[in-house]
Amino acid sequence: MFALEAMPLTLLAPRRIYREIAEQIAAMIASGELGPNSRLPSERDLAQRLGVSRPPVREALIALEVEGLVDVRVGSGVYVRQEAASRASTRRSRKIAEIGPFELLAARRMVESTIAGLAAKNATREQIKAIAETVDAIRNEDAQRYDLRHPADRLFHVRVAEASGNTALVLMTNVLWDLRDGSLHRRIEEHFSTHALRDRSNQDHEDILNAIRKRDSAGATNLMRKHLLRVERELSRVWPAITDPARVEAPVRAKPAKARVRV
Amino acid sequence: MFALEAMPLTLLAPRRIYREIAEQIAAMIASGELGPNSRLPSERDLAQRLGVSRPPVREALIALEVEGLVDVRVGSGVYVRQEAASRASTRRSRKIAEIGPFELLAARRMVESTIAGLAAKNATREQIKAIAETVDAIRNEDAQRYDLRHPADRLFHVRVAEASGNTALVLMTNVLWDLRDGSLHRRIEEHFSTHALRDRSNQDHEDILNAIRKRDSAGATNLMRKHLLRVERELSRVWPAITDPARVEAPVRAKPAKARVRV
DNA sequence: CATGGTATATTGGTCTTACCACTTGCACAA
DNA sequence: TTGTGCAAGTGGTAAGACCAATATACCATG
Repeated sequence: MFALEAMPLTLLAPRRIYREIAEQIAAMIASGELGPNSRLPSERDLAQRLGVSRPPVREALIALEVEGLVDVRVGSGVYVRQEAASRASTRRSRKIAEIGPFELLAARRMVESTIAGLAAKNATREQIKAIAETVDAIRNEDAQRYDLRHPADRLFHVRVAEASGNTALVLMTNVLWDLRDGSLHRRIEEHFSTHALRDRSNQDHEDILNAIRKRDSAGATNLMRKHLLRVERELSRVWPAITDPARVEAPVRAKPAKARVRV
Repeated sequence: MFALEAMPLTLLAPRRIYREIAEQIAAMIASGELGPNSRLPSERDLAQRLGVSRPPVREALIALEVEGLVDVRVGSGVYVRQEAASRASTRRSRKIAEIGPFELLAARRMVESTIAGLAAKNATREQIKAIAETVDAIRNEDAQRYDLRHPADRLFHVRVAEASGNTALVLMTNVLWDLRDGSLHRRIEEHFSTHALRDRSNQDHEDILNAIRKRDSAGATNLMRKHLLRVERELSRVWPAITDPARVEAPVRAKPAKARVRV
């Protein structure tokens, strides 16, 4: 018998044809079978060859279109986008489940500390005010209902990035925070919400805000780094099983990209 | 009469219903009208209310599903994902057209230089070899056919990120390079491919590779920064109209996020 | 009363057929 | 040779039907 917790159950999702089709086509693009600018067979053809009807094929193509892999031209056909092959690489590395919490925190520390320093240089009055708003929001929140997934937490970091004045850095911050939505990350953070940590974190936020107010770029950088280091330490204390502190900077070996280059 | 070049034509794309529907729903999610975990009306309802048939509605929902905004549960309904509201923010900041080339280069300089330093610490032999492969690929390429959008250029930077050992940083690099696909960026780079710059860039790549080989973290960081600074300078030389060199660090004011926080 | 099976309405998934609007290429006419 | 216009092919949408999974209430059983 298994203990309830340990029972090796894997939740099964009903197969959806459009995903399978999209996977197949994406694989062909990644492998180079479908080169840039090449035209896919017509929807009717694909449907017939795959043994399905048109709607699932259309849905697959729309999914690929949203991911930026193909370009649908009405009346003409569906074409592989120029950069599709390299984007397939992005598609792979986005597999959220494979990005661990420590990797994520390390990446955030490196990226967001730089951003904070830039924000101290470039923040406008309005932007500083917007940041302060998020600090107050957490401070005044009912302590009972609070958890670490408070929207204002993310918003603080996003607004700091906005204060850097660089839209690409805002995007970086948003993408990093999107990674936190993986089921693994969420389960971890359930065991990771303490009042002490909350207060400490928001104190960090306030310190960073003050450094930005004083135009203290180096200070903002360091405070952001310390803030995230504290979170990393706290997390490794609560969840030490998998973590090896020495590897926090570089926890997991990434697999080499599979794309080939003519050499 | 207009000269052909100056004629104020705006290329029109055929309206596609599924996009409009997706936009509407995404807006409602972003504004909070559709809270987390709330259930959308059934496809049949939506179709009727919007005055369209089911297929476009389904396509819109699939688009939102791919973007991670909603969760489709077969037999039950379509639900707004927990983190959908904040992801809508990512959706906005991804509007490629609004991210300028100088912003992008500045962001890459800050992020990728840090990554290069980490790669010098953590790269495995195989990873170093994989990086060297991309350098050779460009060096041996037929000079005529070369342009700055060579796949190996991106691959070099991606593999450096992989050598950092942090998957999240690989993702960052990929996302940054995906931004280069915007039509604006592509048009710029058409006027931006010179042999001198190509050779110089690949020389930079080789220098960075050597620094990584020597485990010279600070050196790799600096070389990557200089590499991208050179590109920025070159670009501002070729396309000085819009650029103000003093603002390279912080070129454009980002608009504040629209999400509201209770204060 | 608690448990587990069952019937049914609802929902998303897929199929089929048809028609429309647009693009493309080619034949044909000027 | 040049330009016009037609026709085939393509993606976009509509309508209706059926299938499969879900949710709920109800019922049989212990």
